[in-house]
Order: sequence, then C-alpha cells, then structure tokens
Amino acid sequence: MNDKHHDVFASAFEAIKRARDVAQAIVAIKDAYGVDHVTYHMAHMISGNYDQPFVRTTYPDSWVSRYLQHGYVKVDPVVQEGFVRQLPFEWREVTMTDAALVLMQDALAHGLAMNGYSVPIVDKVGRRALFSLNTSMADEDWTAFVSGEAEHLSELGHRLHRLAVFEVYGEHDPVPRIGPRERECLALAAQGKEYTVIAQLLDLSEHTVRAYLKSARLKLDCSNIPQAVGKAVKLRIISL
Amino acid sequence: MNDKHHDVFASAFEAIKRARDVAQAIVAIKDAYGVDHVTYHMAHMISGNYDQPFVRTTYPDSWVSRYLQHGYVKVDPVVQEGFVRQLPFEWREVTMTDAALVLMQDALAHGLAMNGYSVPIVDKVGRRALFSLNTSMADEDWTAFVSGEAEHLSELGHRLHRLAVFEVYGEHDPVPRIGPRERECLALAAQGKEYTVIAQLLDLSEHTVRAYLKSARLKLDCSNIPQAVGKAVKLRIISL
DNA sequence: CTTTAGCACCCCCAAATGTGGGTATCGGTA
DNA sequence: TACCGATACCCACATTTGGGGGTGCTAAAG
Repeated sequence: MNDKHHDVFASAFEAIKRARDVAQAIVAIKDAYGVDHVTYHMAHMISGNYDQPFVRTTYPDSWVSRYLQHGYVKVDPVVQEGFVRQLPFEWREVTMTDAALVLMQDALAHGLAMNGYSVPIVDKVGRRALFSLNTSMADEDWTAFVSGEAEHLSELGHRLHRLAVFEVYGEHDPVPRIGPRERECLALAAQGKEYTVIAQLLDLSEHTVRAYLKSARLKLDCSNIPQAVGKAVKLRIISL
Repeated sequence: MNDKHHDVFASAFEAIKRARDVAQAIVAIKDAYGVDHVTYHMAHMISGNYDQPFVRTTYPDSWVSRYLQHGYVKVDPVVQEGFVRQLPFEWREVTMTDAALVLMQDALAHGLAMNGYSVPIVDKVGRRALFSLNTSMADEDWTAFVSGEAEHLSELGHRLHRLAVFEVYGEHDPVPRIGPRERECLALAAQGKEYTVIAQLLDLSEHTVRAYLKSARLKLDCSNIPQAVGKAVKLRIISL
C-alpha cells in the first residue's frame, strides 16, 4: 500500500523466517505491527490419547487459563466464525450470542482490546487454523490499516501455519494429499452411502465414484473402505 | 481407614454432590484434603471443529498457560502414564525422560509441589480421565496418606468424571455402550481386516465376528461398516 | 425368580465391494 | 515439449458384506 506498511510487513516477514517456533514468530509480528496481541490457533492436531490444541498467543496467562478452563472456545464467536469462513474478517462483523457477549466482557477485563482481525487458514490437506490480531486502535484507523494489509496478513498467516505444522509434525507431514472429489466421496462413504447413492449425490457415474474411492484408499494406504474411512476420520480429512 | 480420613472424604464427597461444576468440586476437594493442588483432566471430548481438552485445575494461571502453550501434555509423564495405566499411582513412581525432567523443573518454578498421586478413570464407554492431587507433603507422610485414602480417591475421581461428563454433554451422553468384543471387532475392521482374519485374530468363528459387527453397527445406528468405523473413530470408541 | 444383556455360534443369498485392468482430457511443472 | 496428477469415465469377476432369520449359555438387574 505504502512504504510504512511495506516496512512493517517486511520486518514481520523476516522475523518469521528467523523464528525457530511459532511462539517467537507471533511476538515478532506483534512487535512489528505494534498491535496489542497476536494469536495463532491450529484447529486440530492429529492426536493420540488426548485432545491437545495448538495455540500460541501473546494474551496474558490469566486469560489463556481462564479461556481454557471455561471452555470458552465453544462460545468464542471469532473462533466459531474463523473455523468456518474462508475469508479474513474483522471481529466487529461477527454476530454475537449472549454467551459471546459475556465472553467479550470477560476478555476486556483480562486486558484484551476490542478490535480484532482474523485470517482463516486452510492448507492443501484441509487443515484449518486461525491467525488473529487484537488491537485497541480506534475503529476507523484499524479498518483502514487492515484493509491495506490484508494480503500481507494472509501471507503471514500461511507462513505461521507452515511453521506450526513443522513444529508439530517435523519434517514429515502425516496427511496425504486427498483431492476434493476424493474427499467428498470419502465423506459420503463415511456417512453410510453406497456407491450408487454417492454417484447420484455428486452427479457422477458409479464407476467414477469407485475410481475416486479407490485412489483415496490407495493414497491413505488402506486395503478397504472401512479402513480408509477410519483413517480419514482420524486424520480429520473428513469431519462427519 | 480412621476417623480423620473418613472425615475429609465425607466432606469432599458432600462438596462434590453440592458442586454445580467440576471447577467448584476440585476446589472443594483441595480444601477438604488440604493438598496444594487438584486437577481433573478428561482425555478427550467428542470435538467438532477443533481440539478442546476438558481440564479443571487449581494450578496457577501461569502454569496452565505455559503448559498449554508449550505443548507440555505431550511430555508430561504423569499424563502419559495416567492415560495408559488402569491403577492409581504416585508421581514418584513414573519414569522420567529428559524432557520430563525439564518440565518438572519448570513446574516447581511455577509453584507446583513435588509429590503427587493420580487416579486414572475409565468409564463404561471407554472414555478416559485423570484425577490428580499435588502436594508438598513429605514422601513418607504422603505415601501413608494416599495408601489409606486410595479407595476414597477412586470414588471421588469417578464422581468428578460423572460431573464432567454431565457438564460437557448435559443429560444425554452421546456415546452408546459398545461391548468389549464388539469394540475389538470394530477396531480390527477399522484396521482393514476382513471377517475371516478378525475371526482368526480373536479366535472366534467368522459368524460370530459378523454378529458382533452387526450389533456394534446397530448400536451406533449405522447402515454399514464404513459408517460404523467412521462413527466409532469420531466417538473415540476405537483409537486406531 | 424372571427378565434382560452380553457373548458365542449358525445359515442363506442378493447386493455391494475389491481388484484388476482400461481410455481420455486438462492444467501445471519439468 | 513431454510428463505427471487429478478428473472423469468404463468393464468384469471373485470375494465380501448386509440383513434377514435362528439357538443356547451365563451373569447381572429387576
């Protein structure tokens, strides 16, 4: 947009490249952009024995702890929207339930600011994450700022996500690339639909459906549909 | 064991009955038993869009936040053991990795005590949870104490778990009761095994395997095996 | 004491699936 | 340019599964 904007982006960008983990990176972004808080939240890891969210934030401990122990993630309208939407949004735009208003009040009491901007991230294997900035900047200034920085923030979000995936899984990402059609077929198979029904629903021939399910099965390294469905659900390629 | 022990249990027990949520209950248990900290941790909820652990603890915010943001749950030897073992154990008994020692040092720095006792909980539908006490009491006193209270602590753990399940799912628990044999068959089916193979592995006739998978399928309200496997994985009846 | 629930076993057959081959187009990358 | 992966389609056959019907035992719950 202009030189100032380019500068903050460039320094944040460099910082991410230097950062060894997401925790460092978000602090660098916070400093570069001069916002109150920065958060990166991966929707889900491929967990074994227990639920384990991947969250890195500059919010104060008291708020993080409170958020976790109150199960606020179920109520938080930013998270709700962020893991459904495709495009970035300002927090002011989201619709608030009563519970969300309570949460917002609580958040203010714990040192969070009113305005925010969140970038939903969806990677090639369908994993979702949310990259959020929180600021006490006045409405107009903030809106002007994010509209100018939208592309940069998207870029930063994706970088952050790559860093996070590396931090969680290391070199080798366990999720194979399943094509959208393959995913759809798999999802419908997981809902108990038969080949013929899936074909009708997706407006394909039964043969094609078979071919998709076969290739999905092979990519998942499975010998039959039940196994493939199980693995797809475990890897959260499909959500049911 | 003796009157003093009975008294603390009785008051904790009453407090749980009065408690409206797990957060209240653990504080009551902490007070009744005079320990430093009390924690309840459900291994996993049936999540939709994101990972969401159910944890209620009296640990300080700084530790909760640090634990979450460092992904300590992957390292914590108490959690590792607790979600695998069947029987209660003292923290002193668990084997420490290097990473675990780092965590322990960090924990001490954040106000946690050295000694602890954890009760693994496994409910009728196979869900796991961990109920832990943390204390700065001296080794011998603590060991004497928990050995006398083992049964009571087990009872409290299960009460807490019932409270937690109610808090999460309300009146209706979404997980149907799948028998152990049914679960085994389902698990093997989810691994891509055929009826005949499952029969061999479980030393059953193929017909019996079919019967188990059929009843599991019906309990899960599914029309075929892929759907049943998908649902079982989602509901974490089987873990793959 | 009866009922219920889980476990173990058996049979049949129409329908669905797995498994092996194919063809062809399109867009991106090497 | 040539190659690759994803998309979309097609065929045939042996094997597996679903869904229907059963029997009988044991152990816990009413």
